[in-house]
Amino acid sequence: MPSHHPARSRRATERKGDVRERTILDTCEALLAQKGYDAMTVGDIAQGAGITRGALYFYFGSKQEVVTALVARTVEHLWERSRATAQTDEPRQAIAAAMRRTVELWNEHGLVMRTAIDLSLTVPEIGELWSHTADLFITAITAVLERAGIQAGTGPKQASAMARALCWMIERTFYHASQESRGELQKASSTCEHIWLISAGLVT
Amino acid sequence: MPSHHPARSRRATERKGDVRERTILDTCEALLAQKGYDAMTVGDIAQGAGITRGALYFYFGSKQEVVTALVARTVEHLWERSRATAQTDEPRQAIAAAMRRTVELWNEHGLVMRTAIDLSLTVPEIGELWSHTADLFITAITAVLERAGIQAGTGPKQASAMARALCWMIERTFYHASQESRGELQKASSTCEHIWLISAGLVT
DNA sequence: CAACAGAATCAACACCATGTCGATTAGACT
DNA sequence: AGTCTAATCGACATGGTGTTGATTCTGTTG
Repeated sequence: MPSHHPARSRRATERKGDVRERTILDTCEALLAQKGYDAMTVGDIAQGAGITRGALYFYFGSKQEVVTALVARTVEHLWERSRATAQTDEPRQAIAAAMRRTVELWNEHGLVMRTAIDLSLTVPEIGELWSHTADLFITAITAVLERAGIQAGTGPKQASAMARALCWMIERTFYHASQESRGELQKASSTCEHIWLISAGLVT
Repeated sequence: MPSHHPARSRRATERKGDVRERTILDTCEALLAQKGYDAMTVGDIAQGAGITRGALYFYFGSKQEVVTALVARTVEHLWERSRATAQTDEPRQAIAAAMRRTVELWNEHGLVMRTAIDLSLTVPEIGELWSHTADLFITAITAVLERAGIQAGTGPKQASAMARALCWMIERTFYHASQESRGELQKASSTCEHIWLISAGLVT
């Protein structure tokens, strides 16, 4: 048993192949936009990255692993930006800021986010990543709702459950809008913000 | 060019193979619950239906076509029930009734509905079916909102756009809840109903 | 009832994408 | 120069899909 194909253990400081790895992910992202997940073949990715399939399997164990890594890369970026966002105390401002940031995220990474959502059922790894991301959003929305006077708690009409529903509303609405155009994304944002404000009791 | 394999032209009054066709769809539904779409192979379906793969391809042109037919069958059932529902003028009652019906639908057909949603991107046929279904819901929600005093129109804060967002909220929330349990479905329903009521201005 | 048509079924095949393996080259560090 | 490991390739095995031509079953009609 030669210690062959670790496929996940090449760890050092800026190896030559780290560039390749990034190239592969970039190619994958491009192809995803072009042909979609199903139509995209491992051969396509390899070819796009300028290597053979065999070489690609040195870096990633499977097609799913490639896409998972791509999602992970994007999602990590989300988290960073999420942490870096200034926190406001005034709920109205907090909501406006959150929606503005969400529009940006979907503008920049709509494709990968849609892919992540699509695959979150069939690929457990991606499901994990996305559900964690959703939790971040839900927690943030919950906090805003509570600060706006919505009763805390997990009951069906309390902050936590409402935040969850609002999160899914935003996810799905943006998901569809980002397939259309930037304009749709902007409109979707306005609508979601409006419903969020109403739900928080900040608008009659 | 022998006129072979029309695969969609066996039309007469209750042929022998119509039973087979139904058996195939039933098997497909069962397998879908058991192993999921990806893991489910055409061979599995055929075997479950008591025929060989070759025979199955006489009825359906592809795996996707089988699932599409299954979705179509379920969705048609939805439409029927949708038509048969009594229309109330009082918005509060209308909302309550709609949510009750939605819970029933997801209890009965949650699996196929989830599958439809998952495949609506990759299989255009299914996307068509589901988007039509969503339109029915959106139209209904819009009507209720307008009757409750929300301004009609397609602007971001007017009835139509709000109805769309609410529809996606319900879809996604039920989608997740129906993966868990009936109890979750009930809680989800309460939350969605609450937000819908608030958005309609029927609750402060 | 015989014979014919079309419905229904099958076994075998070709194709294609995936993932695996052993062998080979390229790079970096003594 | 030598050697160890990262990186790459080509060839193979596997498994699922969809196709085809032959074959059986079933009902209808002269």
